[in-house]
Amino acid sequence: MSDLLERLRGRGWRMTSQRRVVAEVLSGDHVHLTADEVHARAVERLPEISRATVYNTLGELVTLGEIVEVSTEGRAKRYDPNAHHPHQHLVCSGCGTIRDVHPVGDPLCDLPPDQRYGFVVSEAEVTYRGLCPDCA
Amino acid sequence: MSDLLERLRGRGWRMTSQRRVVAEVLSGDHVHLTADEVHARAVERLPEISRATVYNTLGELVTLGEIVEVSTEGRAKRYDPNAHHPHQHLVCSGCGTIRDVHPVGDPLCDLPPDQRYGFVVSEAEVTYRGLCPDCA
DNA sequence: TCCTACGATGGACTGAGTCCAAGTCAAGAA
DNA sequence: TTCTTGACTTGGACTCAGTCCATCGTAGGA
Repeated sequence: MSDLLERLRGRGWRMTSQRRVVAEVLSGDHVHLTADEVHARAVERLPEISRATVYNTLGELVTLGEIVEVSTEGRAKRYDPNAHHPHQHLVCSGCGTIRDVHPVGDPLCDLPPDQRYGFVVSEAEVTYRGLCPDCA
Repeated sequence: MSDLLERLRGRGWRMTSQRRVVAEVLSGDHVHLTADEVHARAVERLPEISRATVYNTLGELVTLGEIVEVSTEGRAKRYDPNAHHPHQHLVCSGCGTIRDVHPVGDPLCDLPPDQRYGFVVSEAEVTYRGLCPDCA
């Protein structure tokens, strides 16, 4: 994720301590935090950071394609930094745990032309649901 | 959808005018209304019906498996009465139109055992995205 | 070092959804 | 038919996630 900071600088981003902290919080695999969770972790490193800044930064990162929004069961959106490696999600119906998974094949191919209703279909998002080992 | 009322009565539901109206609003194919839209349409038929009742009734219908929640881009959940015929959704990234679609094959089969991390996977929800004929 | 436009702040605001105490009424009993 | 009662409805207050905006601060170029 440290190369993220490089990429952002390359895109003309002014590098502030707030943006650095948000980018640091969003590092690692299988990280799927809500905006408030990102804020809570950011506050540990930079106590003055505001919620609005976290929302702004997350929104900008989504626009740049550096992270993706994951809409799950709960009310709050989650943010997935693993945007450069296409993947799907496996969600536990019990505790809400999310794992990144890589199914075989391309789900787009499963939608026959007569089921496309004239749409230009560009993307298929798959959410697998079940129970994790702890909840099962 | 009128047999829905029968099924609900069979389950011991007290049949009130409010519940009847909510069930009537949620009839037909390709209906994907938000709670507020359901409320707006219900008010046309029963001006005194409250938002709380609409939320309660929708929640109960979801619990009974008579309708399903569809979480889309927007903030508000949508409700899909087509719960007894398994299907997936095709969403227009432009205008938000939703169509029910029936892909071939079972997406559950595309998730190999080594990608299940010990989960008992029971369900796969696929959202296809693209542009509808009007937006393309 | 100075400037300034970009970014941060925090408080008010919105929209979706939940909660709750009080009132209403569907449907079974008499 | 009327009575009874507990399930259902109501509306207003509340919560939670997210947005907006006027003002202040500062990164980084001159």
